[in-house]
Amino acid sequence: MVDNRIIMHIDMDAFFPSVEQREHPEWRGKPVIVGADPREGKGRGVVASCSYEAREFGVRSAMPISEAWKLCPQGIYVRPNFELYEKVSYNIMSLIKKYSDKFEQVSIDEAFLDVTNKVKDYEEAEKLAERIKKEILNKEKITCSVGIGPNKLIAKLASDYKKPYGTTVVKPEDVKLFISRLNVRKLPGIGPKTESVLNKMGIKTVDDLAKVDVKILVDTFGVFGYRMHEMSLGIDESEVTEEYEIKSLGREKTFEEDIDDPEIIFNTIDELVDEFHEELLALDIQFKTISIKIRFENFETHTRARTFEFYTKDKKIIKDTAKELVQPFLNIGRKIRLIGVRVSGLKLSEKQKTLKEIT
DNA sequence: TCTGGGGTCCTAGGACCC
DNA sequence: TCTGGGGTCCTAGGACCC
Repeated sequence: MVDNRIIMHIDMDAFFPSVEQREHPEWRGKPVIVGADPREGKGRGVVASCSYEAREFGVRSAMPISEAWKLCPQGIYVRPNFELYEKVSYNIMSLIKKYSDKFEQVSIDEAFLDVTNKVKDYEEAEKLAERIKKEILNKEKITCSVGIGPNKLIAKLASDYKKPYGTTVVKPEDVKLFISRLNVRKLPGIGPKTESVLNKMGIKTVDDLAKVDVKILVDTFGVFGYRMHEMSLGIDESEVTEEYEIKSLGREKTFEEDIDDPEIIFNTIDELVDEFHEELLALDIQFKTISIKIRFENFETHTRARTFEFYTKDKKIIKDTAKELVQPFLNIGRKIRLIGVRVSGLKLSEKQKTLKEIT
């Protein structure tokens, strides 16, 4: 088992609202909620992220915006400005990268660093973490929390342990104790559904999980059961690596009100395709599969796909195929909530293969 | 409470090939 | 007469992550 590495996970604190508060000093210290338009409580959509001040009112990420409005009507509600967040993210990632050649960006606001060859022990790693936190705060005015451990799993769980602006160090000898007390829901890949199944099996904490026979987990969850068992013991051999290849690209839209007019559907498909086709060209990507997604007013969701025998980047093929695929769902007396278009089966140009695209 | 938008990965069944 | 087996590709649905 390789637990002689020292891995760091750096996670921005309430990233979107923090950027907004940085740009609007008058919003500092106030509940800022980034997400859909609340429309006086009648809005559709969810909270993307909210400031710590908003969390005091019970507002949480992924909560319906209408519920957030009920809890915190005096909040400052802002539509996400991804271009801005991506710019700030780029600057922060550039700062972090300098500290190790083994760097991996996992999302717009978090990254791993393998600092095994950069520090001699965990004490030095902790000092390095403080340096990185201060540099990000000084240069970009954003706070982050850091977790340090012998692998990516422990580092990630540790960065989440003390927030905001916390640092949590979990040495190899402390891994068992640290992880065993956590709720299973904290483990990556265990969401609400899996948690509920585990709870029904009498498994609530990681310690409970560690005591279950792997066979039972594999029988219940397939290969993921095996991974669950490994995680329960704090094992994660995966490397910190920047290698990444984009697998699909698309857009989707939820209508402000459910509709049944095919004309609106077709126009929306055109708009969605126009948007991401630009990206496709900029990235020099070809595709051979086109899929559509449609969601009815009762949230019932369907997908349809078609794969060609050739790769192309043709915009008209996407639009025509998407409209054909969507046709059977129209004029059947059902209202539509969402429509989406996506391309996959990608062929990337050589230069693109090593570049990481994070949205 | 009434569920965004960008993605990834997994599963299961069917087609097809050798 | 009672139905091979392995591999790959495709489709559709679903869970999950940030």
